[in-house]
Amino acid sequence: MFGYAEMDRKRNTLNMSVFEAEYEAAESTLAERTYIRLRDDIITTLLPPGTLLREAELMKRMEVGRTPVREALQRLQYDGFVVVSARRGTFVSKIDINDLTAVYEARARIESWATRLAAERLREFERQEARQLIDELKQTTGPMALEDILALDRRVHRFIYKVAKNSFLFDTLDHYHNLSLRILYVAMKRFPTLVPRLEDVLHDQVLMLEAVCRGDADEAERIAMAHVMSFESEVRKVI
Amino acid sequence: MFGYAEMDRKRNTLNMSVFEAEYEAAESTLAERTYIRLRDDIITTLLPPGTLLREAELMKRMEVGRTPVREALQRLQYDGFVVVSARRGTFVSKIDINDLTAVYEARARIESWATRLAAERLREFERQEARQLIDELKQTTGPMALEDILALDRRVHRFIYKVAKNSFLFDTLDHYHNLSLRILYVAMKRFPTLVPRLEDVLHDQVLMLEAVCRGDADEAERIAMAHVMSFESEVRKVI
DNA sequence: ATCTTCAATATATCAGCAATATATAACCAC
DNA sequence: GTGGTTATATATTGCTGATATATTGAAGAT
Repeated sequence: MFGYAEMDRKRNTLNMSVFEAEYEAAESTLAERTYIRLRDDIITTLLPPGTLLREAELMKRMEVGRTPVREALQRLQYDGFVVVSARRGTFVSKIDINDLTAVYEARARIESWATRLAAERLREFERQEARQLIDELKQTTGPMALEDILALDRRVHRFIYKVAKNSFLFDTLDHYHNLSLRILYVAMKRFPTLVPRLEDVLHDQVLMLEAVCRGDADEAERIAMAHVMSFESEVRKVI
Repeated sequence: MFGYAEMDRKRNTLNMSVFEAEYEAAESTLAERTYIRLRDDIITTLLPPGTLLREAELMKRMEVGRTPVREALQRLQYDGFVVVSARRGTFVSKIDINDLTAVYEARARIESWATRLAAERLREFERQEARQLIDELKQTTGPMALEDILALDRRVHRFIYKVAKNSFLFDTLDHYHNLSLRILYVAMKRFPTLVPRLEDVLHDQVLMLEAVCRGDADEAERIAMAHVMSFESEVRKVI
């Protein structure tokens, strides 16, 4: 039904560096590893929306038993990445224009607020971390690889979530980040010219981090909102 | 280690009406039913923070096999209601003053925004539903039972979440609602005099729903923020 | 007092069976 | 022959009980 050999080839060329800095703990259990692996494959559309995920196939492919596979699939269900239909099958969830609107609307609002909190709550040692991120962002000139763009973007967002100092908000925003990342991948698959534009978007983040550094909450919030929404409008053009 | 007989007695006297209007689908699987049952017991502090939850005990008590119990516990872990320590034990999570601050801070901000959306997006048939809720709220005079207060409160919030017309936001807010509900129960357990004051808080909602009905987004947002924060300050007094 | 060993106890995983939804084929009425 | 209905086969997840493995805390040796 779908070629695993081809998938493995793709995985190797992509090398998955986008996700290598997973904050998730030790990945100690098989179930956890299986979850992260499947989730990343879904986000990057290696497993496109609508794909049928058979427990038996995944067991063979991932070389684990049924329990880890089942627990991974269930967790993906709660995340909204798969839909489990009892005794019918488990499918990668579809995404439509409404999801695009809803996810980015929520994420823009919540994340911009979190950025305001970050500007208000930044401590000295975090300021140094921010400066380092700013330097890295400024050094990125010329065309970048997709995974580098997204890895850097993710690091900046995670930094903001952390500095906002609200662990529940962190989880909420990280989840919305993953949701919007998949939408972005789906859009890029259909329209590869999207990628270069994302580079420009990265430079917004310099301004945002600088605003956070000088404690300018209003400006930081404004830029964060614009940043998320610019992703949304880029995606909307091609969907 | 902990008395199940006593728990069953308490359950009967409470009769659990707070949660009888669960929006969760048919509760078709054993795992789903087990999850909801455990979650409600944790929220209402029938299973207090720190309680050790043994798979084997829960299997006997709930009269289900290992899989439903495990799946329920895992889902509770993702919700933040239990902490699973591999091969050590599963515990109902503790809550401290930081959780109180973080949960209510996030919920107040996100929910007040959702209330703004509700005011902007209310349709005619929903306006009628709102009017009916307002009537019910106005009819509640005199001392009320705890579960009636919370059931009504929950209906109002769910109504707002629904009218905001963003399914991701709905899930996020429903989760925060459950988190703050447990904090409230923990506080009430230590300080039962909290209950009567909650009644007054209910009447804020009449003003909020009326603001939503006339499309006054600013006022609706303001009241929603004050409503959630008033719960927070009542709880903070006793913790 | 400190380190080591070991038994107890808990979850993590596995393999097999049960239940059910779906598709397919057989059948019947017309 | 054709349309519709029912029986049956198949594929898939749901669930169970047994086994594997890791963690912990205490007993015992040093």
